[in-house]
Amino acid sequence: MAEENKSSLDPLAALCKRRGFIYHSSEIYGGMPGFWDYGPLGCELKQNVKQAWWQFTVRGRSDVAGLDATIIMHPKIWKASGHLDTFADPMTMCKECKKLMRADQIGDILAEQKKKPVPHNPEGTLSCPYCGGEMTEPKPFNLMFKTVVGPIDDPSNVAYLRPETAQAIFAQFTNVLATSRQQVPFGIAQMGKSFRNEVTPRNYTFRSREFEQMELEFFIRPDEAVEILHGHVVTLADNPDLDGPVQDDWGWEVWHKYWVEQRKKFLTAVGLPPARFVEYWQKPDELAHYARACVDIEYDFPFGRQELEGIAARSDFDLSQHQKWSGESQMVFDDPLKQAAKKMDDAARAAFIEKVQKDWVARGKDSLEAEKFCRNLFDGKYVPHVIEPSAGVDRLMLALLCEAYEEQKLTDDKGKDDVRTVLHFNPKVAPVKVAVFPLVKKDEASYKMAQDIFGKLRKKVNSFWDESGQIGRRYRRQDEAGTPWCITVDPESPKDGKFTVRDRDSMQQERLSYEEFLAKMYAALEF
RNA sequence: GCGGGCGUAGCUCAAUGGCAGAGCGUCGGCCUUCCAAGCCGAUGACGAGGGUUCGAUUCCCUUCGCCCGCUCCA
Repeated sequence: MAEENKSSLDPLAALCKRRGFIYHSSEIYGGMPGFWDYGPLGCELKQNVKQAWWQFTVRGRSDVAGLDATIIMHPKIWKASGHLDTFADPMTMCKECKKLMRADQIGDILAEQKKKPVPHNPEGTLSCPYCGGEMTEPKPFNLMFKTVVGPIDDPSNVAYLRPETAQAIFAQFTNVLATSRQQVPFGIAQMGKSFRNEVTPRNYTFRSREFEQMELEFFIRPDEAVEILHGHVVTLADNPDLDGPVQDDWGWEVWHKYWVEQRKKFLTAVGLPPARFVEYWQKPDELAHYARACVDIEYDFPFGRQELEGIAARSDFDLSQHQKWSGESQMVFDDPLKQAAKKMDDAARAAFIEKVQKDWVARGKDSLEAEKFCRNLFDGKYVPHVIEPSAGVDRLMLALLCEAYEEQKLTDDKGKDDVRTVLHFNPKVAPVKVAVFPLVKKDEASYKMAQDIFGKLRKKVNSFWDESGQIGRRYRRQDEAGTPWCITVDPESPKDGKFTVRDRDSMQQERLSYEEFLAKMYAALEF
């Protein structure tokens, strides 16, 4: 019974604290629920995860540019994005069974239960869909943190801490477009802190109130523009090659799937085996109204299968919203598109418009808007659509920690049982890459050689020096930190120029020269 | 907010109505030392407040915090 109330994360959480990965925020004052600090090893891990993402998403590609925007932005951004309205959920609680729920979802819950429409009490309050009890007055619960900008604490000065990094990308879209020498299709990536006043933070760092995101907004042409340019639009039915270079005639569906595959490649590269995560394609009725498709990549955490990142096809919703609220055009000019449209005669244009209108009306959109949209396309102008891969740094870190954690039962030469706690991080994200030990402190030549090696290595990668305690103990310390390699320099080393390299996972040892070790290490660290 | 579990050292855990103990860790030192168990020393805790009592870490009350569930979706 007591076991069931324990978190399955407890052993990992204890290690994280003991070794300096994760601490509770403000611990000496009793902590703050939903806020976590990363200690010496944790911040290295975090840096590595972010660096890996940045390399994979931005620097390793020629079609993505970076951005680092502020956390506090003009409050209208959140009006335009919908966060101010949709993030303010009216919460209500049943006075009988104490269930907490969103007032606006009671109807849905009843519908799911196939019950009659929302029964109202005589006083006009709602009844609990579970037990029929009286509900408390719905209270607005805004998930955004409010603050005041400037010296006067006045409602007109209210601003919000961003609940996602994505909106800054949309808000700076035209600036990046003008200065990055990129053309659609291209992406803008950003990493940074976001804040959500979660009702109940839970599951260690999984749902935090302050967390860090890695988001990419990849802007693409609307399918109609691709059609004009290429006379066709490649869809998933065409079996496009998603591993090769990107193609100009891909439609949004293909781009979306392409990014799903890219994200999976990234997760695999930083050490999550594909077998350990699942792709969940949201069903049409689960999609947000602006989304055309959304895939969640979920990981089997010890506390259940949970979302690690999401890849959404958001159409032109965000940029259009900002265009509407700011009054600034968010359209791009696409010269190849204009040139292609020039070749269409009036009949072809009329037929094209008619086709688009039919399609739009079928999707519940306005026919006149469709025509306006087409006329703009003929001028080479449109609001780009967007594919949004959005990942949580802290969630990925937690998944990597869960995945890496192992308590190995070993039996030594003398037949004694021993438990080895080891973090099997992929070397690319391991906080410490290599530890250097002098086997014997008193042997001057080898001690000096160990110091020289350490001095050289620390200029290249995060390295650790340890000369205290017995050698086996030093190895085990590094196992708990997840250090992939330990170098032990012994009295023989100055003579043959080689040292012992001990592998974390296999515990195998081999004698290598400095150059041989460097080659081995770099091979493992490269993306 | 409600229900359940739980608060003893950095971590894991003891004991007790009468000076709070161990292992690991950390720090210093010794040992010619390749897989945590060689030696010496140091470090350090009863979440907070109140009550009962000669005396409370232990019993009672209050409070604070953590964990699990109800909501959240990076």
